[in-house]
Amino acid sequence: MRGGATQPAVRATLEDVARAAGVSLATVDRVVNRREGVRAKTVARVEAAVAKLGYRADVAAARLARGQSFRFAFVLPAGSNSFMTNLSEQVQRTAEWLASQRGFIDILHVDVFDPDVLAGALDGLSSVYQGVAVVALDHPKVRDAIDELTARGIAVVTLVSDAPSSRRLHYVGIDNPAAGRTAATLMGRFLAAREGKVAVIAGSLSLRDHTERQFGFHQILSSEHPNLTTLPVIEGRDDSERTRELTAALLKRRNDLRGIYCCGAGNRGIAAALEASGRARDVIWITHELTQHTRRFLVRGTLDAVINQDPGHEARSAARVLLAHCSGEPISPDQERIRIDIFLRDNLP
Amino acid sequence: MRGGATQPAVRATLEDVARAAGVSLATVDRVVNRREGVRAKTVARVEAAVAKLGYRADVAAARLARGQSFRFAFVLPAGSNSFMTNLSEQVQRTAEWLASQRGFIDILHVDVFDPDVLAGALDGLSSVYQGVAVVALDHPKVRDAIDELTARGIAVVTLVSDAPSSRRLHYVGIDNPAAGRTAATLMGRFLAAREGKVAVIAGSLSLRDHTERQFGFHQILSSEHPNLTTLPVIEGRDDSERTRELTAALLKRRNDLRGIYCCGAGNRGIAAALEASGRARDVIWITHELTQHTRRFLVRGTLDAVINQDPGHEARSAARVLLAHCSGEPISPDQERIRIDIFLRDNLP
DNA sequence: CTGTTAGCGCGTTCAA
DNA sequence: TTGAACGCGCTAACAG
Repeated sequence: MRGGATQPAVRATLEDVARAAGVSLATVDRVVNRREGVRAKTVARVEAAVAKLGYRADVAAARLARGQSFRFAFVLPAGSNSFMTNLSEQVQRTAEWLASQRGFIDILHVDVFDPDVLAGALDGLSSVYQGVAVVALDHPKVRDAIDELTARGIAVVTLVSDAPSSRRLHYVGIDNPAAGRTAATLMGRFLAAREGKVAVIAGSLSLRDHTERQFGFHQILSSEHPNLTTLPVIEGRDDSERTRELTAALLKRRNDLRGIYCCGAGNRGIAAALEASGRARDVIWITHELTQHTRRFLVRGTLDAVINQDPGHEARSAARVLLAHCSGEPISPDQERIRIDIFLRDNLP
Repeated sequence: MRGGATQPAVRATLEDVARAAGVSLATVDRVVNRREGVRAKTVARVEAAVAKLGYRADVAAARLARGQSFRFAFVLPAGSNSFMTNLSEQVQRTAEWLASQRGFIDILHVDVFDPDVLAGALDGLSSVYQGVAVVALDHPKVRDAIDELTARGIAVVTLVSDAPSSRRLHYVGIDNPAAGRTAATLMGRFLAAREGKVAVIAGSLSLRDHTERQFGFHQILSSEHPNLTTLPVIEGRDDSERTRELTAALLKRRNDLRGIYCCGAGNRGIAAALEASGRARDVIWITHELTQHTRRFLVRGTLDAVINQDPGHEARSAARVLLAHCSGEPISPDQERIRIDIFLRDNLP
């Protein structure tokens, strides 16, 4: 048995360092927090003591003493699909966690699909907020609103949907082209050598994430699975009924349809159409976001794979990034990278 | 725009509640922490004030006042494979995070594959530890050692590898049969209708997790993909060179080999044998754990899919569970469930 | 049964 | 350039 580095049972305090260095609390504090007004010689003495005792600041006590607290706004879509409802719940849970770190979250529900409304909401945001997380829209007005917030000194992170050309601090969400490529690889491999058509259903091609997914999907499918060709993209507007009709028509029209990739919402419509057609087990269907619905379709065998982003991770990551930024702490990007999850019936959480 | 529930900018303190209820700090403290010795009527008054002000305790300040700190031991395998090295690093990072919560982690490296050594290490653990996380072995001696720790009042969580019959508090790791089923589904679908043999390579069948994975794999493959039959399990002892030899022999012997499922380590050996045989792109290879090596094989196309458990999540989850248990806080099991990740070349993090 | 008081580790005046 | 002293929100010992 090899013992690891045993840490001291209880951490050294500022006072321990002060005693070891033969100076006062305040002096150690100045050195530790890199403030002016200490002789170089004293600095050296204190730093030596810090190193010797392995002193590490107690951030909780520091925040307590500073009386520091944070207030963030989360701007989320109003009355939307299952994924967004989940996201909302996860933000709520994150808020409870954050409260124990002296951080407070207000949730604002707005129609994020209307650039004017979204930009207006951002413009109207009070300056009590030190940070904002927003499900963005890649539109000039929204970009300007984000830049304006940034100019006012409010940190902005985009959540799930990015506005890359804006001056947001950080994007919390998946790499959408990569998600599309992942879907394509699964589609191509599940269909193996079979020949035929693959349909792509998006909510709207004016949504950046849908376009990016579709782009990644096409890229891999055309280059690596030439036996499969994609049909023109169908826009279901994330509406189940409309998507059902379009899918039903498609199934009727094309006997050579082998697969469906849905890069938006409206999954209940696809399931209904597939099951009504009797080709549910034959046509490979891959979609995004694990919800109560897609989980059911997966278990039932109608749906073959789900590409997922974890709304809980996303909510917590957004909060952590804002908190770290406001406390002047560094953020480690690879720690905050949102994974592209793949769920089959067998690895459902 | 619909506004969400706006929280007060700054939280109510114990003192605010005391003032509102017309009692002293100590009384509020007693009520809030459910201690004895307060008249029912007073309790009610205080609780009303708590509710009215939306009071929530500042856990950081509480811990500070309590002078409470925690000390945990993490017992990990000595000098082992890439996955275990990653796990070790992640435990180290978790230790740094925990230090800011007044928690301290000592890492002990022992030969966890020898039940006597592992049990001895657990038996010898000092009582300064309030909790232990251990990569366990499902063996009577180890189980007894865990039960003994539990009897001494030390909380034990098993990490990555469980000892289900013991009295451990919690298991932090993936559902291994489900992981095996996931691998089988991928194998079956990637091979589609092709007929042939699939090899299963385990480290050792006396390792519970390897057996469970292999069980899940067989279960799905035999029931859902009758075109594929599995060969007798090969035990590579998680050793690359031995695994390479066995794999090379297998490839030479069987022209009808279509897939390899490796439910243990030794991946470098499999890659070498596959690439030397010239059948790397033809034989579907699925394995466990994303490491620097498996990542490379995936990108190169030799490896087709990786079933992964995130060592960072596992390390943090173990720490959170121990911390919560020692602070008397509840743990939410679904929050702590470790996901079965699937990685293809396209969704590598 | 209830209130008073002295810290926990740190940041921040204000004095020296 | 340095130090002493107070307070952040809470707990715990002691007093009433």
